[in-house]
Amino acid sequence: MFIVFSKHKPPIYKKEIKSVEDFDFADFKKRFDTSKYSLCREVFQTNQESIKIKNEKRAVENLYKIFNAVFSISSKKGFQAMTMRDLSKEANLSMGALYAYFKNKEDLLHIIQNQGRVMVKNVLDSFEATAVEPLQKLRSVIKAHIFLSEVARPWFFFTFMEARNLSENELKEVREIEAHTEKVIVDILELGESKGVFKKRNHFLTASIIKSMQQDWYLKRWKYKSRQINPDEFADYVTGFVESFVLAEPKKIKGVH
Amino acid sequence: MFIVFSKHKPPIYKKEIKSVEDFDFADFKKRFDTSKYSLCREVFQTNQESIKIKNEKRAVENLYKIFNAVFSISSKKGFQAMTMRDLSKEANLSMGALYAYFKNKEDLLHIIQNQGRVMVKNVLDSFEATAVEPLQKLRSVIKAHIFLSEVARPWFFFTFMEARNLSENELKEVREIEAHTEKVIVDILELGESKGVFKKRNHFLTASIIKSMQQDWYLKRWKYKSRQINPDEFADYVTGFVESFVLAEPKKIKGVH
DNA sequence: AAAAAAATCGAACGCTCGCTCGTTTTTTTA
DNA sequence: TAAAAAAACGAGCGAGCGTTCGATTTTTTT
Repeated sequence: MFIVFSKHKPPIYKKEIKSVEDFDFADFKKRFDTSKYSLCREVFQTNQESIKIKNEKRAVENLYKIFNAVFSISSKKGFQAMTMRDLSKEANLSMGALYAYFKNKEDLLHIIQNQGRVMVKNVLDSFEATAVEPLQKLRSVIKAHIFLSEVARPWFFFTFMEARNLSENELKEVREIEAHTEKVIVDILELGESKGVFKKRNHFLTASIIKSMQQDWYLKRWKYKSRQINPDEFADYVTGFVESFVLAEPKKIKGVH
Repeated sequence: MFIVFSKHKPPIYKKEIKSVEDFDFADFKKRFDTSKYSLCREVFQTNQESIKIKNEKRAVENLYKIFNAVFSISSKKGFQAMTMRDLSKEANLSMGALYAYFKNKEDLLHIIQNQGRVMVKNVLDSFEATAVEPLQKLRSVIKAHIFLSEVARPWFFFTFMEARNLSENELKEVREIEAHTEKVIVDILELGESKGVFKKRNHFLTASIIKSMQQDWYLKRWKYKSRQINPDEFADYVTGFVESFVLAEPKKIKGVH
């Protein structure tokens, strides 16, 4: 359920993936530590000075319970409307115990938001670097984003919906990382255009549209689930859609369904 | 700023638009009553029995102040986090005066949500019916949705972000209208496929992707504004993007940039 | 197994919330 | 312009909020 890309220990390639350019959802999960506790362990290590619990195993388990409870409650009513009594009940921890893991309600919000941002940036940057050719780079980034939002969907959903509650400083960071991921796509499109692989387009608009598709996957997940669309199908459809627009030659390309 | 499509009085075509199939943002604004008070007048007429103010002009003006205040505050911190004191200050009305316009805070939310839904359904259905050919139908619906979300952006943003706070019954209505607008697109795509104008595709996924692009326009408006993209440019880009994917022949179509 | 340390508990506190209602101001009526 | 009706006012109410902290339980150490 969770993904981690620690700054303490660099990411571990658990198995060699079939091909650098062409990976599916199963490959993606193999490539990263997707243990449900790994993101919580990250949080524990990052916020060790403010968390009052010494025992790592215990702390990580409770953080997991707390975050899951936060995601569950605030997906229904929003973070602001969630009371600490709601959270205490859902996480099976007393009020006092909760406050051993964060300073206050606002702090809890920031911890989750920050961890979410760090994770997204690290994973996407890593995937952009794997491919060399523009088309493969584009596919890598699109797929990585979709697959990542699949394994860490609650984090993505929460980060998007609760961004409003952030301070001006943190909002700036959110906008920066958004601009960053958009720039990654724009750069790929420009590279492709200069190589004659992609058409001359408004790359900013193309990148925006690509991002909006990826976003839909975690914002309207119930819709895709009810139609039984899996991450691979969706990713292939999106890449096919995008390629029909950006590719210089309209002839069929291998791997496009 | 607001659009109305009254159920009391049918929509008035204020001027003939150039062509039924090919309209731009200016045409769209001419076609509907976009007076900033019109949606508020709708609300007044719909909720006349619960609103304690008799004078229509006065009521409509205050409803406008109230809704604008709600949009302004809750776009920053969310509806739940908005206090009635916040609202009273921003709308320049006392606590007591506010409660002459709605029964309670929850009621205020429902009034806005319901009006937003009615407006969207009426406008989109009307635009789907204007064109005959699949390609023109598709363009009409895409443009109408984008242009509508442009003139009534606060309503769209609010409706999306605060949908979580709705009751199970109302959530069902939200899902129904979402499925409805998606079905409008799917039907067009199927019609086009049967006529040989469009390629054989997964129409559900195509419709979803189209909706996600439209959604991005009002969810991430600041991004497009900072790049000085106007509604016509965006709508043309989206239709071009979609057409490159769905059109049976890859040859250039007039009107696509 | 006793002592020390760590973790958890939940009643209680001060504060702010949504909302009411007797009063005042503004507008309409005659 | 005086009386009546409509609208707006805002201090005050009880409920429920986030947060604290001394007491209690659990775990670790010796």
